[in-house]
Amino acid sequence: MRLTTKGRFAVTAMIDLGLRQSGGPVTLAAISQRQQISLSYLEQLFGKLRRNELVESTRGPGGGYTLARKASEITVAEIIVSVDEPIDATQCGGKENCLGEGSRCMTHDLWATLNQRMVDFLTSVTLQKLVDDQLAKGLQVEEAPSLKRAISAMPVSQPIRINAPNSVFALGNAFSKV
Amino acid sequence: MRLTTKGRFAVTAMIDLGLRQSGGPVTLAAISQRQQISLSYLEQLFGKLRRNELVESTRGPGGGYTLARKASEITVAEIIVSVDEPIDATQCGGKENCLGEGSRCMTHDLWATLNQRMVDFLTSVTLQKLVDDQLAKGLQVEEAPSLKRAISAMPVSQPIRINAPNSVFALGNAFSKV
DNA sequence: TATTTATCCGAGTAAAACAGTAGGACGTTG
DNA sequence: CAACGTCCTACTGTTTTACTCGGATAAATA
Repeated sequence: MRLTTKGRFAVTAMIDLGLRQSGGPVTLAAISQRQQISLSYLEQLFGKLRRNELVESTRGPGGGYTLARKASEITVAEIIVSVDEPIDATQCGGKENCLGEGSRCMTHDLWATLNQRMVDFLTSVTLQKLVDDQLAKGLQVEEAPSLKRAISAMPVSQPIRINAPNSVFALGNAFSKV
Repeated sequence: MRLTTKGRFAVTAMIDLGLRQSGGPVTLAAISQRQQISLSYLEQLFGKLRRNELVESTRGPGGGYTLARKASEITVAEIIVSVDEPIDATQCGGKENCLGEGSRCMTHDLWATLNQRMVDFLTSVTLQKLVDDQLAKGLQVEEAPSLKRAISAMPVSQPIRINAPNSVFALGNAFSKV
């Protein structure tokens, strides 16, 4: 169980998805802007999340990602293991840094136990809980219109610059330096 | 709290020290051979352990390291923090990856809690416990004579090759590739 | 005092992991 | 068919990790 910003980003993005998927598939472009995570990087992460069957994708216009299961049935441990390929904290398994042949290295049990504690804790936290925490903190899930509706509701005097992707729902200086 | 092989090496070396310090200061060269950790690397680690007042050093012949406190008063958490400078698992503290100014990032509490659990666990494990575990496993702490006594007890027909440092207490192919 | 022992210290370095980019292919919708 | 949005591979710059090297300093012994 490795803990890097990759895992943090994945959990953050999944919370964002959990908060907004009621309105249909959520695009990575939208998550990218709200959470200040680069689109390409999100694509990598969601590729892994999809292959681990935590999310489902819909391609084409109006597409995006939805949770593959109820948020209450997705644990933080699953999300992290999906993106940070599972490397346990012991990293010996009898191979390296061990004294004898039959004998485990001196700290094997220590790291194995620590690893199990971490997994237990992260398994006990569901995505639903994190989503609820955000709602409890008074987070405003703004009515996120689909691009289709956004376009039809847009005044004609304010043209959409299609080839400037990050300008449509701009939230300040996105991508300045994540 | 970062978990790398550096922290594992430090804990392993401290167990070795705890097992043998009853016979006086233990040299890093001896630990290096028993635990298959390079001497230079051990010097770095013990420099930090000393500055964090977990061990004390004696220079010169017959010197080496001893524990600065009783093994029962040294925790694994202290050892790890000493060598892997303390970086908490949250790594945001309101700085990065946070949405608003006043609001914490969405996963802050999650990582802070996980970090605390890890610290709690590693604080609950003392060096004495790990030493006892090794003794319980039937580890043989061979009577490790000081170099001085070793020399005077050595038969004259078996000269000591002083400039071949790893040959005196050789335990096989040390330093093959750690 | 010279030699040996051993800690002390800083700089340097190869390799891996991390974090992110780039560029395009593929499927869907209107 | 054009726009959208996922999908996929490969590449790149930076940081961290896990060391090594060369020497300085201090203590004990001959």
